[in-house]
Amino acid sequence: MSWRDAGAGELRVELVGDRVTLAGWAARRRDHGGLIFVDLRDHTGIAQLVINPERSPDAAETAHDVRNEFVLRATGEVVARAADAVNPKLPTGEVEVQVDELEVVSRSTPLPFQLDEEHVDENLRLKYRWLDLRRDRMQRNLRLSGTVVSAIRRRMEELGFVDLWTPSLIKGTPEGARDFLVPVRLQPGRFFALAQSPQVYKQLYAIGGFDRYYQIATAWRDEDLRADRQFEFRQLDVEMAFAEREDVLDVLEEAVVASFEALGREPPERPFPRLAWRDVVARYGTDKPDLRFGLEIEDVTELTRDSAFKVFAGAESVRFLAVPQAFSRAELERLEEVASEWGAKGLAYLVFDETGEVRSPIAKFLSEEELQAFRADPGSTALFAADTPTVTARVLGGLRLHLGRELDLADRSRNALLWIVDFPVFDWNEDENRWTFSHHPFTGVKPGHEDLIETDPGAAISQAYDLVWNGWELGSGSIRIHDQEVQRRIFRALGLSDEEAEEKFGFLLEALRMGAPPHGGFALGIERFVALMADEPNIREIVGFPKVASGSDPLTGAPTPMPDATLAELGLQLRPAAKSAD
RNA sequence: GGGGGCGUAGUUCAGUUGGUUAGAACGCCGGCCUGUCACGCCGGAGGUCGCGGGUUCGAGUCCCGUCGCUCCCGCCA
Repeated sequence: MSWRDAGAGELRVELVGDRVTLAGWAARRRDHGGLIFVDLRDHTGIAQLVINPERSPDAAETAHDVRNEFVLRATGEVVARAADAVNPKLPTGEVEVQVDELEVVSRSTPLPFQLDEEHVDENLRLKYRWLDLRRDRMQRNLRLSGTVVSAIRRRMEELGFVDLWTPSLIKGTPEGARDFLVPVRLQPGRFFALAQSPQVYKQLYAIGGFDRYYQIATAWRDEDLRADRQFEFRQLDVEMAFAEREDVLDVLEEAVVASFEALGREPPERPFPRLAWRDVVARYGTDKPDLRFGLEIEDVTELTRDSAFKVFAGAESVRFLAVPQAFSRAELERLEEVASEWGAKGLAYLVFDETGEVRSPIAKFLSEEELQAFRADPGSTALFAADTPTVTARVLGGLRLHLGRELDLADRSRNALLWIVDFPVFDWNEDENRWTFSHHPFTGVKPGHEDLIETDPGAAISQAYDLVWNGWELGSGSIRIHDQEVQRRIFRALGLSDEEAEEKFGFLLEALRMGAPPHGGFALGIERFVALMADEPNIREIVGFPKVASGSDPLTGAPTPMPDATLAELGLQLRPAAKSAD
């Protein structure tokens, strides 16, 4: 005999007269002394059980002891409710089950939080995640996640991609994100790293003749956690041989569109816009702009070169945001704080009030020509940053994001998906006074830009690209270097000697010498993608058992210390003795 | 590593200018109740105000420290 023959939420008038067995959780009990009502819940919904002592005295006795979250199994007849007893709030509200047999399958202690309570502390939810998972929100999010992953897999396979596995235990590299290290008993004192990405292996698959590889791969990074970052996460990992940039972007757009379709949603229009990195940073102050609102940054460096306002005249870059609101003094002070958080030394402004009059401590220094250029719409404010180009972009980008949220500028009905292309190959690292890679060291150089690697590294454009959705970086990829000589030159430019490059990546350089086809790929963060699909602000809401910001798991208490004997076997130093002697 | 926010019954919260025995709702326990659906009614239990120190006649409230959680910056090829 099966545990149940219908979902609680599936009961409809068509089933009236049928005898059914339901099993699920007691969401609520309403005990009238004689008659007892129990709301029985499973993931399909809620059905009302009616237990009448005249119909079944045994069931009534059992029902008296039922408490929230007891697991019940009930058998009875589906009946239509009287017209005045219909509950329009429930999809099953026109019917109910007159119970003949009621069984308590499993009891529950009183709960640490009520499942129908909306604002429960997240740490408590995570500690008792098995309860939290029973709630609508988690059921909806995790099922949506499953639907998206399955739609992506289906479309990738339709497109001829082969699902291939790559190792999790790999060679550690000090570059990039911090590795999670795994000690090895057979080789005490030595470590594997958990893969930050299948990057090198998927390139080797391409070199090995698999021209269409994909995987929903887990990646590990030992960096601080955030709303959009966990220690471990999944990515749709793709690599294609004999492919150009547009081939890769096309496949990713297919996967994204398939996800929208699987959820019955209107997919974003293809092709997604391609915007050049340099333009995006100039207009939005970030390489992951939220394009659901405008508020673009404007550059007036040329105009203010000879300004009587010394701060403008002396700055390498002068940019401003024209905000459609005349801010008060208090609001401007708050904005100045935000600007300083992003690295501004101050915040110059011009407030144009409703009558068109200018309110600003710097207006008296500005020429008529300058004031005209700053677009004096009545009821608006121009916010200025004057500094290096990097700082003015960052400050105004930060202010733009802040104002977008504060003034609720984003059009929520829009899905702003876009590609950022033409990234630079290198970033200048101020602290270490050297060039670092802006994507990763295997990223291809734009054809014709190879010689810039040595002559003008900062001007070299790469073949990297990012996918951005509503201000979230969903993932990135590139056409790779398939010429070992170019790869060597890149390593040199990064300050890696040939010997060091050989030691760290010799296997890859050697592979590139033995018939490497041109290839490229992409990695799309599954959790970020699903969180956006589910309209959740935090990827923990779409992960079954996430870690919290401090890096621990509230459910199990991990990470935990290990016994000294275990550590010794791994060739690890014993933990320092507790400081009780101090 | 740095900055902001939060911490009071099981839960979600309130708590005045520092002032009697720290409250409410939900949950929990006992009782009544045959058409409720956030059922209702009567009664009850439940608190190291995160922890430590200080100021004060008196601290949930003010000050210092500390711990936990969280958001952001750094970091995340």
